[in-house]
Amino acid sequence: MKHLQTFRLIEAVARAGSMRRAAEDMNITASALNRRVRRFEEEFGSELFERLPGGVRLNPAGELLLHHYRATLSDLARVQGQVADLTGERRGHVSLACSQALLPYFLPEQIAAYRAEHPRVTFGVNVRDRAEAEQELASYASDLALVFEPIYLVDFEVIQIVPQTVHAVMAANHPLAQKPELRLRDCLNTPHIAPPSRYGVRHLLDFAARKGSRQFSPVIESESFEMIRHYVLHEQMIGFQIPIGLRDPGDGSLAFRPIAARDIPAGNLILGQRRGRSLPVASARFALRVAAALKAQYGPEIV
Amino acid sequence: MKHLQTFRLIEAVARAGSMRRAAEDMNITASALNRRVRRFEEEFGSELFERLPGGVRLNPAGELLLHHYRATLSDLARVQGQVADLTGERRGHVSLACSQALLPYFLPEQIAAYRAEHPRVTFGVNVRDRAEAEQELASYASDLALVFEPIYLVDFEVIQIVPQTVHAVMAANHPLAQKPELRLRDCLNTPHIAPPSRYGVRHLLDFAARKGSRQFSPVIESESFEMIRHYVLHEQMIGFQIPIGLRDPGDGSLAFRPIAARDIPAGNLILGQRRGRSLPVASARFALRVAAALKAQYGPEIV
DNA sequence: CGACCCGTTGCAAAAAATGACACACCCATT
DNA sequence: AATGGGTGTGTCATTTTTTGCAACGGGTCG
Repeated sequence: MKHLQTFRLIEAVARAGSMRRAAEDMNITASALNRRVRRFEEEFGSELFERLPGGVRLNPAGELLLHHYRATLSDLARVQGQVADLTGERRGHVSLACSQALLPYFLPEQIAAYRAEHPRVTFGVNVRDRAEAEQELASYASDLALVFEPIYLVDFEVIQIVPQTVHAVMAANHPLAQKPELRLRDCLNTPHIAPPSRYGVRHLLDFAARKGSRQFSPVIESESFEMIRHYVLHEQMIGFQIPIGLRDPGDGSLAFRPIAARDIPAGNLILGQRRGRSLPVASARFALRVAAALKAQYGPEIV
Repeated sequence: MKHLQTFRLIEAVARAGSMRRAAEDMNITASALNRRVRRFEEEFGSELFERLPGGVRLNPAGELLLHHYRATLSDLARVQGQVADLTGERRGHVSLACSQALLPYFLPEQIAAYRAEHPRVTFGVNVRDRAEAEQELASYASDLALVFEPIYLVDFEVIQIVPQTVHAVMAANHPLAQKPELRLRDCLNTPHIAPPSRYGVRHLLDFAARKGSRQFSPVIESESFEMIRHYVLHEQMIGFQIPIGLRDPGDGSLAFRPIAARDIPAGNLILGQRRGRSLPVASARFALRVAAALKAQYGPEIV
């Protein structure tokens, strides 16, 4: 949308921290960029940047304006979605931030099913930890977030919430695979591999261990759940994951067992959006679908 | 704001129903206007108007876009207000739609008091009946509405609500002025003057009369509460008004008496805004002040 | 001090928007 | 059937706006 060009430039300047660099990014000269910014500031009635030796930085007024721009952009996208809807085109774009556990099975299935119905809808999937995901929503960088055990929950509007019991993941021949359910002490007494503490699963493990005056000390710490899942096949070790990220590979190599709820309470997997925002049509419908799928597969009550 | 010029033009076309007329209104030629509209439609990806012989009319896409424009405009005004706030200027504009009863005493006092603190804030006061007031909010024509007995209440967010008992207004020498409280039948059996049925007071009177199998039939019907208040001094007749619009003139000429609550239940005077909208700073603060004043003067609980 | 990067400004060239006019169309009078 | 007034929309010269280039002044760092 051409009429927002000035805003795009302002955002670029804010991001680059320098007019000349931003000018290069946007493929115009620094003088043209500078004049546009100055002219807008004059019209707007207030400067948007602090001019420092060495560059510029947004001032509070600039922050507010940029926020307005993002909100406008998001609303415009919603309108365009609605218009596409009534011309029957059904195009659109869905962007979401999610935890890693959703990547192997759940999201691919959901997205594929949705795209089978609406082939012209495109997707952007960003993997984020729990804190980042909420940041994404706040800045309108993502329409939806699907995260395990989010932290802040301000400006975060819950669409669907399902419980997820932490499971231990191990090779099928691991001794603990004999038991139908593991106790926390089983896990702590055997070598384990886990993600860093900014992830929800680890957070629950740490918390539970502290409660039992024990300490959770993984031999290997990795951000990648895929790495964890594969590593337990190479060394007698247990990893951790939530059910939505687990499925039997079919070759009998992997086993996973729930950890007793009295040791580690079930965590929450939450689908949410920015509070008070009205989503583009495509995102809203996708959210409905995902919410229904979550409820059907993992909902607290059996239907 | 220059970047919204195209939207302004589109709105003008929608209002005028014709490109040529809109062009004249906006002081440009029809060809220039037409090209801007067409270019925007192309960029937007959809036509905004139905082209009819004899003019144009907004299509659904156009309606949606115009709504986006108004929302954007309102959000921008809010941002400018906040910016003015942090530069300490404290400027702004408050627009409100209200019932007539607020005009003689309540609003002038409130506005004057607010302006004493913030002289650079300007006001727009639009007198509207209950249906129109909500329409004003929906179209962003007013920030606030202060109406007696609003009707629809969809997209209407209540900020403060206070009860108002219908009062009879009459000359001090009217026989009924002897009684401390009037019954509905007293009113129906004496000549009366009242506003048309789209006003809240009349609505309550009609409703109460029907419930008692009587009919409310005013000798004079007038939209102007001021007219009603003055007329009862010239002929032995009773008028109706709510307390917030009544104050003893001091010369002992006028009397007002409540009508028994068992005959006519108290109606609601409601201060509200458009649902989900974040108001400009000045409007939000004024709303707070008005809400507090309403509660203090007419709140259900005595403090 | 000189090299470098910063935002900003004057001026001419390029690009975009505009106004005036013409055209095709529809509809109600004539 | 012709006509006149209304509509939206193209064309093209003209005006306005925006841009790129080069230069300037000021700050930091080696």
